[in-house]
Amino acid sequence: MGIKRDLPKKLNSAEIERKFMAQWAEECVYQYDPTRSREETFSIDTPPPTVSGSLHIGHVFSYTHTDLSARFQRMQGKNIFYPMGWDDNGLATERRVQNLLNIRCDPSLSYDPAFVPDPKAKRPSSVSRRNFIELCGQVTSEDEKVFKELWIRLGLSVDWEQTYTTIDNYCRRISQIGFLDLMHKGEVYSSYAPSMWDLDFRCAVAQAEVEDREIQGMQFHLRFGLEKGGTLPIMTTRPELLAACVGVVVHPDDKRYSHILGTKAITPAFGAMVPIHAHELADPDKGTGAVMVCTYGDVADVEWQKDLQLHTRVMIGQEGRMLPVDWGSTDWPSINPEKAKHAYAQIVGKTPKQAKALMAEVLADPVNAVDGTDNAPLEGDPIPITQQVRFYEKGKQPLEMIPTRQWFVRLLDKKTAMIEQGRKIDWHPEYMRQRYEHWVKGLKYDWCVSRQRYFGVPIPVWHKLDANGEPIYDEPLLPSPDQLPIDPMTDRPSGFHESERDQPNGFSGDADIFDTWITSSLTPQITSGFATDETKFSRTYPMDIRPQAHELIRTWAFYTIFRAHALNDTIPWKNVVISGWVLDPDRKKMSKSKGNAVTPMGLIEQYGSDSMRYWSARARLGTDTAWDDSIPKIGRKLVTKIFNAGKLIVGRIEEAGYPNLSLADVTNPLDQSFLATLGPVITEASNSFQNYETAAALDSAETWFWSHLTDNQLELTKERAYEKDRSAIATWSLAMSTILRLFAPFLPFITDEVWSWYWRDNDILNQNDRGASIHKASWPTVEQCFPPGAKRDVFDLSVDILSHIRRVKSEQNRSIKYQTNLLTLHGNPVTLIKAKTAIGDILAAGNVTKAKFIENPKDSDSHLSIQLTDA
RNA sequence: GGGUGAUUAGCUCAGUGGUAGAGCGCUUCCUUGACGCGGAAGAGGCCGAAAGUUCAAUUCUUUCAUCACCCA
Repeated sequence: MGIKRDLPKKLNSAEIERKFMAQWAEECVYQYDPTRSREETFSIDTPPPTVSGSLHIGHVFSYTHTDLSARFQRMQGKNIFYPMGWDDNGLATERRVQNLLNIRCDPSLSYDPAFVPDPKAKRPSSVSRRNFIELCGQVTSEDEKVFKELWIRLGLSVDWEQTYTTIDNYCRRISQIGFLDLMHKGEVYSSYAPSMWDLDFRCAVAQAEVEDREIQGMQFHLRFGLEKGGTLPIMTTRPELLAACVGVVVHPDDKRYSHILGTKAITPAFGAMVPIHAHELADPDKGTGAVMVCTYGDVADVEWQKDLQLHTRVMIGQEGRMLPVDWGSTDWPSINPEKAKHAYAQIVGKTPKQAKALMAEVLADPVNAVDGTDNAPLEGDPIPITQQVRFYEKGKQPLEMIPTRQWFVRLLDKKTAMIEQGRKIDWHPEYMRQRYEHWVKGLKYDWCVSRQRYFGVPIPVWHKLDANGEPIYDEPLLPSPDQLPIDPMTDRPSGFHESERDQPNGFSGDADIFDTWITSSLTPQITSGFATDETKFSRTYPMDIRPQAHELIRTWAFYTIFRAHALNDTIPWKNVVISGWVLDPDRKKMSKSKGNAVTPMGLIEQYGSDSMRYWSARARLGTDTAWDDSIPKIGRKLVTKIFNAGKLIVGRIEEAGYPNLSLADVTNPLDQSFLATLGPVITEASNSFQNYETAAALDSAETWFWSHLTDNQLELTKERAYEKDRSAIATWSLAMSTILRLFAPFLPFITDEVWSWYWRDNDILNQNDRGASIHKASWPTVEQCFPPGAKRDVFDLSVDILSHIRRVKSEQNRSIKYQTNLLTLHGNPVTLIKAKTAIGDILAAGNVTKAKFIENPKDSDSHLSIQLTDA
């Protein structure tokens, strides 16, 4: 019958946090039980954080939201499957490792087992692909520790037996199995086609990774020639692509140009004869209405080239430099090859940006005119404009459309199915579903899944080579499932010998790796044991919730829904719970580069984990929240108050020494009436939690705790409690046991601490909960703490009278302790009877000596006239 | 340009078809037998604008304005 004596004078949050971090791990409080059925299990598709990214308070925020639901469901008796993964592969890690260790990957080098990075060297060291991957692995495993430390300190009730990293062998295997499944179903193809290409990373990107940015550009007014003579005005922002011009397009209804349709235009400087076509996509109101088509400037160029069967003249290489070309040859025709060569010599080998400036000079020279005049092909000065340009989200220069060979997964034929799948899932908040559908409807490309990078899951494919050593792309060689995971650059296909690698008639490994979303879109399958543990899979999948932030709807949520549909013909989870972002106090997006990002560990030290969780819990689902330290301060006040109320209550229980108190001991009418106010709070908190409205659940518990328990009931019945009144003490114990449970998901540390002082060994609400952490205890029910037939009227009346006494004393600038002589109550007999049942407590709490009751039968039930006098 | 959300007390935000709530801040007061990281009392808002539905609108509908985000 453990009751803690000598309770600490002051609250020390950090000490309590350290104690329970260790104790929960030791007692396996959060362990998943693999023997329990699907119905009894609540499974969570936890976001694997990018460990190479920096920790910020957004992490605290969204991961706490998940933990709140996990803890509520656990107390509801559910078996919680709450895994944690680390997202370590991909470009973010590569960049971090390159900068941190001062290295660059050069796949042509061979492995050096003795390599040691030198972060301070003047120039980055070049390392082999294998060295590079090893070093990425080392750095990420260090990064993971920092994240894990924060999660534990924050009190996330993760089962740390259930962890994975997106680059580990297990994930590589699932990822490759998933891809081969798509391949066998005919959902994968490779093609050589213009695709979005980032020049800095020298890598293809997918639509989901692209963002539009507004940039300052220049519009150039060019004078093209016409084969029949005359000038064709063309406006362009990209004169550097003029050499790649393969046609001119105008709108079919544009009367200005109808007479030249079907004839040819001549490009200035290069003298290429290009056809003039009509096409709906040409906007007559933009520029001069006539557009030059270059291969490839943007998506419209790709479309025009295809629709109008134009030539292709590719001038930007994968390195982002202007390729050498042969003017006067069949592919690069010119009416004046010498002049073209001279002009092109200015820009060959340059970047697009350099080439733009150089072409402006070339075109300002009248010698390059092709319209039979002596006017410079560049008419006037370029006009500054703002334009929307597409960037890779992590990139620094605009994307180019460059023809490369890439792997694609078919998406465009599945839009309807994807929307249907999305409608089988409950979205919280509901309106986020529209973001999803909007994205699906707007898809324009299949999913480009190959990346020309190193640290990721290899594409498990080899290519046969023909007699000339050229890959035969139509006949990929695939591994069998039991071989997985493989790296085609070091493993070989069955039927081939290693000596045949990269030899004519031999084979070659596909050098690319997957888009990280190929792996991340399988997190439900990865954690639930798909293809490896059928029993676990059947007991955890489809999962109950996917928590995530709203910016990932178009990537993580979308791809995951797609993969579950393709792979398992199911939805991946029943609920998507969307968190907003944390903004800085000026409501700007936090970012490291802006210097307004706030790191979490210092705040936890300052306010305590529970208070930071309180701040997170107060946010509305899906809504961005500005960081405001007044909220964790309120949380800290609440934590302190729970600590102090706990001390008062446990102190009185200990003093009274009654064993085995129960609801039946609550016999006093005021106590019964007070407990009647608790039922609606339990109901409201439960309902709110079921709907993932944690803020509302917290609010109802918090309001009751302050306004009913501490401000009033404890004050009204303190005197009786000091006199060891059994009913008063049983009521306090019941109230505290219940409210600690309601707070437990939000404030796991302080609630378990106070719980351990008494209820852990002596709980009054449910004896089955004795002997363990509050986080293994049951969620309270109304019946457990509701005295049969109780009504809240006596309590409400008592609070009204006490408030009046407080108001009068306050107006007289007197302490509540000031002893007043007489309290006079006028009311109807029914009301007065209620008041009489609690009058002893009221007088004691209000420091009034005696009460007088005057019956006014005409008064309504609710009316009570109160007077306080010294006489 | 398309979409979504927001607009309520000085600030941050709840909320409801029946003429408004919390916390912080502010004012006044109270000292500590749980708590000064405390307690009590109080001031403070024609609930963004206009129109409509209704006996009744801050709450429902429409339009507009401003802000934020997502997508082109």
